[in-house]
Amino acid sequence: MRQRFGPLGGSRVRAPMVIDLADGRMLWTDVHLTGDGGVHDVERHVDRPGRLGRALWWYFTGGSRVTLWDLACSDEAVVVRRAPEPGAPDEVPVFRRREYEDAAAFAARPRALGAPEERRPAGGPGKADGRAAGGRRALLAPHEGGVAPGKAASSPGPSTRARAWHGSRPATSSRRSPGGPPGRARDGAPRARPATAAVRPGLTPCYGTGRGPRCQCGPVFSVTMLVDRAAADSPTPWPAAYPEGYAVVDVETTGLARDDRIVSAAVYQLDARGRVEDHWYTLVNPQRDPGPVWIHGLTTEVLADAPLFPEIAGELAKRLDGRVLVAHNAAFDWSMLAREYARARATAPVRQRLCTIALSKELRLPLPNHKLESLAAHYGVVQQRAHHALDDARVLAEAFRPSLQLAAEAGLRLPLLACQPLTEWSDGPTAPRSAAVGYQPSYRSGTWRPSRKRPACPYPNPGRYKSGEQLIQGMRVAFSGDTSVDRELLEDRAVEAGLHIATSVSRLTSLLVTNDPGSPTSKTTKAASFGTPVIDEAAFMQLLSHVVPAPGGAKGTTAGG
DNA sequence: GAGGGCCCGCTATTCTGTTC
DNA sequence: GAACAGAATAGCGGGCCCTC
Repeated sequence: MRQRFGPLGGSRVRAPMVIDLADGRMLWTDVHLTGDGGVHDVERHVDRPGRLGRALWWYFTGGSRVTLWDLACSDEAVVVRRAPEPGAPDEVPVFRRREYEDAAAFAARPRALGAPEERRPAGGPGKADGRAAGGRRALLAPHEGGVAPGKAASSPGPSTRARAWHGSRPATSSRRSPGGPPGRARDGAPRARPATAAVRPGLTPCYGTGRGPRCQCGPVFSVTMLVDRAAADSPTPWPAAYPEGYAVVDVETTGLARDDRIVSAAVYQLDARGRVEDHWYTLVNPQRDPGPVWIHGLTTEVLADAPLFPEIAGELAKRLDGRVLVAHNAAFDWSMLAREYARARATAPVRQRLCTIALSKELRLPLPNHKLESLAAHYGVVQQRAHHALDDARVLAEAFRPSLQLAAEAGLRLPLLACQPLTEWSDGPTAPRSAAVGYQPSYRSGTWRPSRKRPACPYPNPGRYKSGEQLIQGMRVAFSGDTSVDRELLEDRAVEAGLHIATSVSRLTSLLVTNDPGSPTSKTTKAASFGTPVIDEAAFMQLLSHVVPAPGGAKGTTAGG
């Protein structure tokens, strides 16, 4: 593929690529970076094609179409609110791509006119291109090098640029990506394509030029395009019941137990269709040993100056508010967040969560296992630093988007689970006991935890709970989903009252306790099919205070004995 | 290691068919 | 109808997955 485009001519991008259309994978790309003879100089710019190729790989294999905007925003972007005028003391905000920031997230920042990394005088190369914007808001997306205004004067006409854009994409394709083939929408209609402001008034003109901070060579290329809003609004019918936004979350912790703490957290905010809107990352001082440093790499020294969780709870809450929490094995991340918020005497504004493992199972993805790395590999998403919260969240966000698209196309009901804030919990390991049968050591030497193995219930099963009546000793009770009282505390109280805790639901189960009876878990599904009575946690807590003694007493004993 | 959900294998129970 | 054997079904719980 070779492209030539720009508002004023002269400028150009040549991006040869080898793309496997059947698999939707970009196999190879190179960028012609020099503007002095048309000779590839890969060696000199070896880091640039590699980085660009990696960004394109993520974006392309993630189910999205590679746009010129993605090319342009690969590393740096400049935003001007109006076209620079000669002599005007304008300055332009410069956005630089951050470490671990994907192309889509980076592209979103200058669009949203967020805080730039730098402000630069607007008198450099690019003013001529700026004038071409005709006084409209424009986005400049410079790469290394710039374009001389003189060259820019010999611009090809709009129709030429339109043809160049056509040439950037296959006319027809057998590629099956979640978003459909790159050249056409799923309904067969040609996808909207960017054009210059002169051709497509009403669209936001985006053009690029400039000189990158590391540039050592002469003028190279600039990129011109428009925000392809029509393409962004995919024609795929979208289920009305789907959430309006998602927060892809990953936390690193000091361990897995109830008393373990968060040491870092990352959030990628996605819109209704899974497109990245923003992202955020922070370290957290756990006020204790950092736990498995060999996993997350965060030492006591690194975390010493990090904020405490209560100090970041508000910002994190803003990132989560009104969105469905998405995580890989979401129960883990949510339980850690819920406990941290409970310790901080606050509540996480999360009402629902979505586990990407459950979603993968719903989609029947052909994965060897359900680890994050397998899901990432399935979509061709490259992990840079496994167990770095920001990179894990990015990887998951990239992998979640095509999964969401597949689910939408299939009209799948998303496996959403209700999130219950924690109001009562036990913190800290159980007091040390002797290493008797039933107690097992944790991975940290010196602490002991009680086994969850409980003795058999001494009372026979009196049958199912009847609505409006009381619980009877021996009834088999199963729990499903979040409870505001720590699950283990709840189960302990049930056992003390003479109830039997069942780990699964069968026809003999007396009662299912869940705060989310509509959730698609196996227990609620089985309870529905068996006609098992279902009550919520609050009702159960009330019933628990008046459990009727078993009619015949304990098994193997005489009544009253 | 903890913990919730899920899967699968073992065991118990029920059903069916056969024989007396 | 009783007794038995074999097949079918149901229930339970151990172990696995996945996160740090």
